[in-house]
Amino acid sequence: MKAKKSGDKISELLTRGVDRIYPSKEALEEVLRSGKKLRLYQGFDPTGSQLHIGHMVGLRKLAEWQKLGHHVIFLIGDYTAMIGDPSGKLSSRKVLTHEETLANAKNYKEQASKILKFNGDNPAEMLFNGDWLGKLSAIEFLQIAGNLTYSQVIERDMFQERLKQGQDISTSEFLYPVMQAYDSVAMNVDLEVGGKDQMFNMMMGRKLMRNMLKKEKFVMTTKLLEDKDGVKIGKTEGNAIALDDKPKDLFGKIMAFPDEAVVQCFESLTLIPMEEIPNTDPLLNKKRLAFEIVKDLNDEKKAREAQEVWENTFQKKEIPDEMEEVKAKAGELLSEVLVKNKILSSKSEWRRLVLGKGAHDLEKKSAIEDQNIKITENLTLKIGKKRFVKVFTL
RNA sequence: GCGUCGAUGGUAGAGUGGUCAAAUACGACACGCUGUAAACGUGUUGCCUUCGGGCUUCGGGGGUUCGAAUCCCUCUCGACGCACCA
Repeated sequence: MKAKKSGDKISELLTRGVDRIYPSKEALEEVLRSGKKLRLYQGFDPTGSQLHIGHMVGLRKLAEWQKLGHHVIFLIGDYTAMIGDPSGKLSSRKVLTHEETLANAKNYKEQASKILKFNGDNPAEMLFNGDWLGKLSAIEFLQIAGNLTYSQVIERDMFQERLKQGQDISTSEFLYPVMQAYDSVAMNVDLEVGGKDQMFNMMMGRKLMRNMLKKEKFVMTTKLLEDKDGVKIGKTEGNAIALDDKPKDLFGKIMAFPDEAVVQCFESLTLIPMEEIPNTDPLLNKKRLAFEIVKDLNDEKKAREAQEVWENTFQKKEIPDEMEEVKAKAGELLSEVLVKNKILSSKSEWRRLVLGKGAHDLEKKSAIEDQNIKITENLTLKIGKKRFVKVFTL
């Protein structure tokens, strides 16, 4: 599965960041070598309002297809997101209303456009699956579902897992793959791109297309960004890496990636040629990665600035120029001011930080010992290892 | 409809009248070490506090008790079994 010669765009398209291709890489390659232009898509369920680094993998791949002249559809799953893909193991996802999913998707195009072009020569097309799923009658839906069998759907790992554990599967979850599968039919695509974890749903689309349209849909799965334990990167609770994060935050968050993931990130998230992907000094490599990603999502200047801020703050331990600022009256309790300004969520959190020497007065260059310290003059604080706050007295 | 079991903190999962703000694990946060990250070690992990303690939590409501996550009633939701229907 190594790229043949550099410069062969088709080989790169078929291998870089790619997990598998169905029915086979060779079959797809043959079609592409014939010069045929394909109609393809990837679906994004707007369960949240921001696209994150995981979405970027797919966007990169779509952009690559686009560059080679294929017609790319950026599909918003405004309807499918209401049910939720039952990919989370146990609990069913919270059900969203259509208003919520549309609101979530509001800025998707803008965020995606950092990677995928919606204007110019061969613009990507944005579609909403509510446009067809919303028009289906119950009978029509069941007729569609009739093209797939119970055993085909229930075969899914996750369903099997749940059954084994005596967990339940709601009928809506059970039918989710049918909805997603129908997207392929409604758009009459030639190929679908998606994360490896979407393989099952995409294969359902393949089966449905074969049955309803007598057409073979190709499926391309992309590798996931995982650490060595198989935990998805950049998706920790409340800490997801959004594509529209501020450059220096983005830089910092990437620097917090596990070292082992860096090569994979280069492959899946950047345009650096495969043979140039560095694999020597982990720190330098990761900085390069962070730089590239920030650059591509913003611009080179911002990337350089972000890198500088990061180096100064975390390597040279300098006090950053820019930091959060709060105003307070002299005599106020510092803890109260921080909670009031939502720097901290509670005074207990402050107490813990002080007890654990996690709060520093940068003017005095010492940890704060007294949790009940009152504000008497301007203060510069370091809270934890990455939060800096300036307190001004009025 | 009947019956049985179940619902505990971010998650998983102990606890079955006081010693329970609730074991343990994971996660999260902080500190130390350090090249970012990790690994490793330590500490913290409901809220408030004059640091004595106080207050609110174990699906919802009500009750028994000096005292309830723990017992009783009821409601909601779920699993399983039976019945009904076919």
